[in-house]
Parts: sequence; structure tokens; C-alpha cells
Amino acid sequence: MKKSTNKPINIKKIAELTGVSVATVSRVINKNGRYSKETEKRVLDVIRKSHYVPNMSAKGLRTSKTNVIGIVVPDITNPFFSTFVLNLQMNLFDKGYSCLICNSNESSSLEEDQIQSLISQNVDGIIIMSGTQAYSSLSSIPTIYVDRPVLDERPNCVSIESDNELGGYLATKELLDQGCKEIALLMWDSPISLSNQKTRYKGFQKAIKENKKKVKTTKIVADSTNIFDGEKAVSQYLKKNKLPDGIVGLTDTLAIGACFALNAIGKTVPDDIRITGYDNSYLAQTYRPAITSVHQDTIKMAELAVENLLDLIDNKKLKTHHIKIPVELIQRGSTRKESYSSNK
Amino acid sequence: MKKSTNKPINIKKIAELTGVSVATVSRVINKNGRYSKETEKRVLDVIRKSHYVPNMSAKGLRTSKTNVIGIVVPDITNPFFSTFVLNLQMNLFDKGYSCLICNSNESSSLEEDQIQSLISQNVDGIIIMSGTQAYSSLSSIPTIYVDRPVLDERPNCVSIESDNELGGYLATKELLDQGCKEIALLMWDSPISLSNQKTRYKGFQKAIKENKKKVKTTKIVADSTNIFDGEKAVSQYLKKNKLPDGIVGLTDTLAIGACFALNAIGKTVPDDIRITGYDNSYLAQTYRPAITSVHQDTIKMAELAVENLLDLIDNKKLKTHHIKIPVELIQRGSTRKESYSSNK
DNA sequence: AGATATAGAGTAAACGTTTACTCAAATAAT
DNA sequence: ATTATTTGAGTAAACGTTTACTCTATATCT
Repeated sequence: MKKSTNKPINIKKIAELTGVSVATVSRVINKNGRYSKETEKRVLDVIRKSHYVPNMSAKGLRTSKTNVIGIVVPDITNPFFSTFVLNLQMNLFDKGYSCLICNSNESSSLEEDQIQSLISQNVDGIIIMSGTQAYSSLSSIPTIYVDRPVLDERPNCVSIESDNELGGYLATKELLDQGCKEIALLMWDSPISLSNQKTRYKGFQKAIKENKKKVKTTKIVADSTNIFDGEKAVSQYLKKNKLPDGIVGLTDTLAIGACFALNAIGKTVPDDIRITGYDNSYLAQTYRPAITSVHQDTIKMAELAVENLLDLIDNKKLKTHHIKIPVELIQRGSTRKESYSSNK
Repeated sequence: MKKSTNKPINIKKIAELTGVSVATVSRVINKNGRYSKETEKRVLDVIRKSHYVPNMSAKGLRTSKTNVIGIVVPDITNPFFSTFVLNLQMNLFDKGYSCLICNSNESSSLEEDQIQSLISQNVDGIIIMSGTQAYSSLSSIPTIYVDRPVLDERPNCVSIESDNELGGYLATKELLDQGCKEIALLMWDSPISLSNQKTRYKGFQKAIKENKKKVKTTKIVADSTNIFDGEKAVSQYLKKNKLPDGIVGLTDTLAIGACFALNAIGKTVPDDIRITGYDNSYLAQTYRPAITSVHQDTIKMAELAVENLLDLIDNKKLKTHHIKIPVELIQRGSTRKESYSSNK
């Protein structure tokens, strides 16, 4: 059971090897000044040769700064979130941060556990996507809420939302413009009262109200945003109800699930019924017919998220704590008969 | 600029409040014995009331155990990897571990940087998916290689691979069984010499060789495993070459890209050409026609990965350091004309 | 009853950094 | 030429834990 005892080299060793004090080594590493050009070179040389890697636990303990950001996401499997997380991670890595990533499954209790664990890891900041509630334990940590209005008005947090009301409006308007007379809203069962989906619903209602002609509306609620849960919900709905001529899916995955259910009973999109999605994830692009979807600029959102988070961490003064990102409707084959090209 | 100075409560404070020493508190927390049932209760009560959360940096420094696992993944956006990561994360969280997740983009240099960063975070272990090379810096850290034969034979690492040769064989065999006479292998350009794709290729060759009738084979190489890169590669290929009657896609995403390219020139799957994918990700299930694909049991692989990693961390003796997981061909509409049900 | 083990608890060192204090030497200001 | 500042560098404390040693009081064994 020979335990590998090749202890990692530390700052003290570097100091010895170079013939200076640990303080000097530390200063060189952190570029804090108070050393000559020449000692710097010597220290750096030794560091390079000895494959020194700093001990972040010690650093974190001493400075209470870990250079780790916690990211809480409902479901990394959803392409909308996974691309978002990818963007976050890349942006953060460039600035010298690592990411602790948690899947909350949209479960409040799991989310809370994971936030606890992030806190005890001393993360410097947290980015929560579609969080389900406000956590008092977060109050001392710089936090970015993504895709969800912030509940607790404290100075060290920022919310970044895309314009969900406009998104809901645009999607619904598209169906109305295409002449739909009976529109179903396909949503999912989420524990959160103040969710993005509520706001999208507002946009939906607005579009309906604005419309000159009266249209019938209904709601279909899926168990989750999962494709197959979407399919299930729509199939069940169709067993007891008349086929609507338009469906506003509040997620691309739900929209595709709806397509499945319709295929199964021999209905075709967009001839028998038109469908919109939301998120403009690559699923919407790759499904056939391609799904008309509300595009959220995840790249910009991710950029803003890390930029603002780092500002919060540095105690910088922010212009605003509520950022809203515009959305855009991408029209594709699921709402209009036309030739489409495969990408974009 | 009032800095929030509500310092987090620590073990010392707990000790004071309870009227015992810090050592006792620590022992209670770690359930190390050497305290009475009664003091335990008192300490735990105080802890609960004061919302104490342990400082992992300090703990990590002292014990050189951080309860953090590093995960390196080529592209979290790929559903195969994202579901895998989800499974890993859930399994690890249950055992009290957090995950530091890195995207390597299949770039060796980025991968190396990220591994460095994981090491300096003192991670207790690392799980690398489709890593591009062996890193000497990893030698002291328990490591699991997933989906890639291990290069460095050291006691503290384990490789977990699905049976890529069999997978390649099964996919190819399916096309041969369906009567294909000219089969293209659709692969991607990866920097790694010893990759899973090489092994799948072996299976491909084996199936071809075994076949009674002579079949023509070609290779198409995409820039990445990305759907659109797959599409591009196939379109370009088809401009200069005759249409094959079967394509073995070494990834579901590539297979779907191929479908796009074929759609674009008016060819239909599986009538004009049959296609297989690999990974059996949900893309394969949700695309229409659904893609026949080689299923890898990601759930079991993830379970095995964390189980073995924790064993390595605990210095347990392992039965084997090379684990191979069986694969299974899931037949769907892309290779055979038949009615299919939407899920599974 | 005496010897010995054990249970319960405290003291203080150690983990690898950073940084507030020093301090001497060199440089700049008067 | 004195005084004031800057530069380069060292000393040692501190961050929050864990744990190897102690130590006392109680329980267990001859």
C-alpha cells in the first residue's frame, strides 16, 4: 500500500531554491511589486523548472478568494443550458476562474443543498439559472440570476433576463399572422411562481388581446421541459380535445414533443397545425420541419453574466442591476410553408 | 463602499458558544468519536442554530482532501457528454463531492491548461472524457479515463470504455444486412491517435471483411463532430463522388449532419441511402427518421466511473484497471423501412 | 485493591499562502 | 549635507481546520 509521498512543491521550497524569502516568492507570483527585476527572473526560473503549482486551498484560506464560481443549472442536458454553460465556462476560464457546476433538476430542495455546498466551497460568486427561489444563505455572495427576475434586492446581485414578454408575444403573433384561430399554450409544471414562463405567458396574452379577431386559447401543461414529457402531455390532451391549429411551445423541447404527438396521430406540421418553440437551441434548427423559435442571445448573456459577476466581486459600482436582453423570432418551417435552408 | 463584514461563523465560535474546545467540535463534525452522546447533541444544536458552514479551503489545506472532482469533457454541448456529466455529477453529489467541469474542445493545449488548473485546485480525482493525450502532471492524481484507452500504466488510474470495436462492427453489419453495397465511413478529424474512433473503425473493417459479398468503402472526414460540420463534409463529398448506399456515422451528430446533406439534394433516408449513428443520444431518438444507433450505457459508465474513482481515492485494491462496457445496436427508421414508435 | 485500559476532552502544531510590519540601503528632495 | 522618500526584501502572524499528544476521570481487569 505504498502511499505516493511525492509531496507537491510549495512556495517555501521555491524560496529555498532561489535563496530568497517566501514573502518575495509570493510577491513575484502575484506581481505585487517590492522586488527587483532580477530576483523576479530568478524566482520565475525556479518556479518553471520545478513545476510548481500553487495550492489554491491555502490561497483561498488566506485571502478568502478561491477563483471558483458556482453555476447552478436546472438541467445541463437541455441544449439551451449546456451552450450557456459552455459559454460561461470559457469566459470564466479566460479570466482565471474555474466553475463548480450543479444540476438542480428544478428541485428547490436539491438546489438548496447544492447552494450550501457551493458556499462551503467558498466560491467567489454564483450564477443561478432559472433558480426556484431566493436563498438567504446567498446574501453574502455576489450572485447573478439568469433568466429569472431577482427576488432579493441586495446590492451584490444582478439579474439578466431576456425579454420574455416580448418573446411570448412574438411567438404568439407569428401564429396569429399565419391565421391561427385556436391556439394552445404548451407550458411545463415548474415549482417557481415568478418564472420566465409566467412572463412569456403575459406576452402570449397580450398578443391574443391585441388581435382583431377573437381566437380561442387553451393551456397544456407538461410534467417537465423534457421532449417526451411534452409529447405525453400533448397526446393526452388530444385524446379529449379538438385539435387546435397552433401551439406556442414555451421551450424548443416541448415544441418538438408536440410534433411527436402530432406525428403519431398522422397530423403534419405546418399544414394541419403550426408550432413555435422557444430558445432557438440547435434542436430547433435540426428538427424537421425546423422549428420557428424565439432566439435568446446566449453568447451575449453569458458574457454579461461573467462581466457583471466579476464587477460585483471587485466591488465595482454598477450602472444597473437588472439587465434585459432583446429577443428575436426566427421563422422556420414549423409555422410557414416554404423552402428552408438547413442552418440558421 | 461599505464592505459586508459579517464574517462567516467558524468552528472556534461554535466551540465558544457550546463551551467546549475546537477539537471537540471538529470531532463531532467528522464523527470521529472521543466525545459523549450529550456533548454531541449540544454541539450539533449550536451548529444548526448558527447556520455554520464549514470552510472547505481550510479543510482542504489541512487534510489535502477537497472533496472536489475535476471533470474534463470535450464539448458539454454534445448530448452524449452532457448526459454523462449529469450522471457523474448526481452520483458524486450523493457521495459528498462537487464537480469542477472543464470543456477542452478537443484541443490538447486547452486541455492541458485546464488540467493544470484542476491540479492547483487540489481536486481529489479527475475524470477525463476522450482525453487527447497522457499528462505527466496527472501522475499523482487518481484518474479515470472514459471512452479512451489509458496510455500511462500507473496504479492510480482506470479506463472505462464501451466496446467500440463491437459498436463499429454492429453498425456496419446492420448496413450490410440491409444489402448495402457501397458504404462510407463518416468520421471526424481528431488530434488523438489512440481514439475511440480508431477502434470503431477496426470494427467497421472487420464487418466488411467478414461479409460474403465484396463491398466498396470510402471515408469522409468532418472537421468536428458538430452536426453542421458533418453536413458540410458530406455535401462536399457528394459534389465529387457518387452516392453511396450506406453511411456509418461515428457519432449521432455526424449522422444527422449527413441526413441534412442528403435532404438538401433530394435524397431520402432510408430509401436512397441508409445511415447509422453512434451514442444513441436523444438526438438519434428525436430526429426523423429516427437514427439507428449504437447505444452506450452512459448510466452504468458514469456509475462505474465514480465508484472506481472513489476506490482509487481511498487507496482500495481494484480487481481491474480496464473496464469494458458492452454496447447494443438500436435499430430505427434510418436503416429499415418500418413503423417506429417515437421513444426508445 | 491495585493496575490497566478506556472514554471524554483539551492544547497546540501544522497545512501553504498572503500581508502588515520592519528595516536597511539607495535614491531624491531640500 | 542632511532629511525624506522609495526600493527591495525579510519576519512572523493569520486564515479555519484536523490531529497527534496530553491529561483526568471513570470503568475493567486481576
